[in-house]
Amino acid sequence: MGRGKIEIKRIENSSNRQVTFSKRRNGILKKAKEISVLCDTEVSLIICSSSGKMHQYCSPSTTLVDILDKYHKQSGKKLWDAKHENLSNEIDRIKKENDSMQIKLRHLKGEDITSLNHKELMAIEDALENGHSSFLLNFQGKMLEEEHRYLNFVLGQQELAKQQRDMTIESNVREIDTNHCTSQMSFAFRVQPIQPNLQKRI
Amino acid sequence: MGRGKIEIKRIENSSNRQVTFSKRRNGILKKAKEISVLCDTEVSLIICSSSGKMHQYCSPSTTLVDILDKYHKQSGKKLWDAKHENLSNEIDRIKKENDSMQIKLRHLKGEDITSLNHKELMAIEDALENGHSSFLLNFQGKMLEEEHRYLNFVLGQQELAKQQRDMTIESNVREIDTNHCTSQMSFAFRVQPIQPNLQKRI
DNA sequence: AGCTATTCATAAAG
DNA sequence: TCTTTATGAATAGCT
Repeated sequence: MGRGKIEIKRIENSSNRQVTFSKRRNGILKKAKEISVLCDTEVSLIICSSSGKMHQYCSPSTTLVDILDKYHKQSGKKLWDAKHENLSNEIDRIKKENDSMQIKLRHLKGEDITSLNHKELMAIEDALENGHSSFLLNFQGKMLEEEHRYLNFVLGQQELAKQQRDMTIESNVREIDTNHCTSQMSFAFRVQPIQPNLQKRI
Repeated sequence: MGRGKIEIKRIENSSNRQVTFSKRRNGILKKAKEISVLCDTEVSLIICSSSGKMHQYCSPSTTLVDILDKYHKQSGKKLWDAKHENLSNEIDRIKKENDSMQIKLRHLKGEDITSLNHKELMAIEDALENGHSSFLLNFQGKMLEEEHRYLNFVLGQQELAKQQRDMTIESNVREIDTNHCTSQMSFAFRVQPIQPNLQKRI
């Protein structure tokens, strides 16, 4: 069609190619619109020129995503699914993990155990008891730590008070600050002998 | 082009529409191939017929995914990213849920509790104790049920044995089967008075 | 599914 | 680039 027949192969003359591209691009876009209207079909057309510009037609009443989605379902081909599928798989995996944890939690609450066998029941009982012992142990440790910190603080206060008394008395001595620092730093060591006795308090 | 000009609007006659679709579809696919060859461009064309079939052309030397990817980058528009993003969000949501459950489970195991405050610690202690009581209660119920079933079975066996004895003795009586059935059906009721005593055994 | 009169698209030129 | 124009291609209506 035109002033002569042409062979369908790459047009080597770049400006001719550009002109033909422009004309044919308009032509095909028009055709795409026409078929979508005439035949009530969904059409998606994407054309990338070699210079990098992109031209797109998508029939009204739909979106490119919809068409791609349909295409995807119909053809069963993977499109962007490499990414997509990975995400879906991850979701499935996490959901399973989630469910199993939910079940464990319910079991530890003593719920939903009627369908379990003896071994499973014993496992839960053990878990509850271990959890409790462990909890108490850690709790104890925590309390000890806190008490330790508190005692350190109290001793520190006492030390400070004492030093301030000393300072008032020997206010002419220059190296007070140095003393003060050293004594503060050694609180942790001084308090340690008290620890073993604290265990009885929990 | 054709035996008369046509208006570009939906062809109401369905078979005409189908024929036109078929012809124009071939035409546009041919055009797509031609422009991609002549002008050395990447073209993607997807056509969905109203009957649901799909037809696609994608220039060689590339794939639909590539073109979509390019389109996506060029246009800056979200295509499948909407879905993609939804999936990602869901993953995030589930992961958070997951983490929080993991933490709860660890706490119930008595782990990682050092950073908790007093109130939180008490909550865990309560959960453990409630879980245990609840567990014992349900466990007890389950055991009772099983024992109940077992006793029913034993009584059933006894009843059966007794009846078979009766049957041997009064083998001339015709209505044995009827007796047998009624007595089997009443096992559940007969056994009930025993239940309250079972509670002491757990 | 083929045919053909007709309209359309477009290659080449201006 | 835009317009013109001659020509081949596409296709509407028919069979």
